[in-house]
Amino acid sequence: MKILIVEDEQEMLNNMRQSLEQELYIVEAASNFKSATEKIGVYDYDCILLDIGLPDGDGLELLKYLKKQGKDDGVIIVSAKDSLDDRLKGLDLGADDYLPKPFHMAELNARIKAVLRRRNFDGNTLVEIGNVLIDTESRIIKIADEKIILNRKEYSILMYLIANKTRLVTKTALAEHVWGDHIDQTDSFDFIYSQIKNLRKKMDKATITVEAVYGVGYKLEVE
Amino acid sequence: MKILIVEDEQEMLNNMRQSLEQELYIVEAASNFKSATEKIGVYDYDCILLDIGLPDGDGLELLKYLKKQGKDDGVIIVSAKDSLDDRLKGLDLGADDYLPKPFHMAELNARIKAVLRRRNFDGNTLVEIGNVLIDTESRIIKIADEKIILNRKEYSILMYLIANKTRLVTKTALAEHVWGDHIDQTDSFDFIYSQIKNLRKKMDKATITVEAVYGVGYKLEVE
DNA sequence: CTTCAACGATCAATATTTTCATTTTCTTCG
DNA sequence: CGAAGAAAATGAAAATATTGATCGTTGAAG
Repeated sequence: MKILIVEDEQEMLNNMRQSLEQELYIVEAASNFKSATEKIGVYDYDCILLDIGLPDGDGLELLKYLKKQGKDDGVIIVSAKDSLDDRLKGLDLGADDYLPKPFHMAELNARIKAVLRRRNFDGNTLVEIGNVLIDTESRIIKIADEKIILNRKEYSILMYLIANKTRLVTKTALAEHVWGDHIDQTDSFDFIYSQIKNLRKKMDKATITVEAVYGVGYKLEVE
Repeated sequence: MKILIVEDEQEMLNNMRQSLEQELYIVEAASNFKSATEKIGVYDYDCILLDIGLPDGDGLELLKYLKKQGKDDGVIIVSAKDSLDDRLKGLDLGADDYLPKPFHMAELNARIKAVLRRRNFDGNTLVEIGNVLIDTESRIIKIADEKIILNRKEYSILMYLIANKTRLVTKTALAEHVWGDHIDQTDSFDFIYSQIKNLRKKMDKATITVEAVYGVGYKLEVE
């Protein structure tokens, strides 16, 4: 999960970054309008946290730009101004949520989760990718109409790869997300290889495949 | 929830134990200074009921020892002497409450509850996590607005996991905390598995799940 | 006092997850 | 291109976890 923080106050930025990295998001930051536009132009983010009051431009302009480009990154407006008017303007321009400062990090996390959930799974429990259909409620997976059963780890890996769709997932990120933060960095990644092998075997009829990226991690390939 | 009674009068001890076990606490006891120090050194308690007048040492010394060790168990001083001076001394040394003898068991229960609440859940009688709502007063659990009933062990396990939220709980710690000090290290953990299974079944509609960490223990997963 | 249901422990059969030894694949560099 | 070394894949074994069945206890209801 990749998040862009657009925020000019350094301290605020650091707080947010730290909190989000704790939650295992990949965090990038832009501290002004120009840098934000560049990043957005080049990368896709799952969620953009957008401060309205930037030194060199209006955050709302960025939002307009996003939509004009047809990007559909999630956007949460973070603003010191909490006038109803601003709020409405932001949501009108297609923001997903509006969070007035000051706020608790827990609140931010909750909003982000909500946005990610809405976007990744359209609010419903069915996820379809290639010929793979997943009911996230019952954890039932169908490949070409045939039901297959994944165990906990396999399911968790698959969902993480899907959440990051075409993006590259490092082995460290995968380990942290699926196994937790107690894993030893000096460990070998044998346990990942093993699970990936089983997952692949169960998914051999699928049009999506788990591809290794040598020296880095894995990546979902569609078709 | 685990409570240590430090008390030398056998009858008093039995009364307290019975009353507390009725309230579904895990109760352990020490009848002298030495035994109390040992227990405190080895285990963590949610609350310690400390009699001041011990045959082989001053209860207040125990309190000092606790603080020096950096332990933050809750402490309620139970004493026959009700001089203002003693009371102040005790609270000064970091006790959470002071209960003069004689007292009604109901009074003791109320004080314990207050201490536990203050320490574990910031004074809130309601604990909310994911779609799970717990009234620690009545031990009623609601999952997605549906009432469910947990028995003693299940409740105890859940609360311990929640108290440790995202942190990892080893099986030994869990056993020690929920079952008390009579567990044998050479034992299998079958009795834990059994309870975890039941707890999971009752919580299958919850957005929080109990995840096993291979070879170590369990961990609460939110969402 | 008896009966019955819930509780909690134990055991055995399965299933999952990790580990290990080995083989294969990939990248680099001469 | 071809060899060497690093990374990844594989198969099988070992370790651990899950589950369902069973059974003695306990406590509540009648």
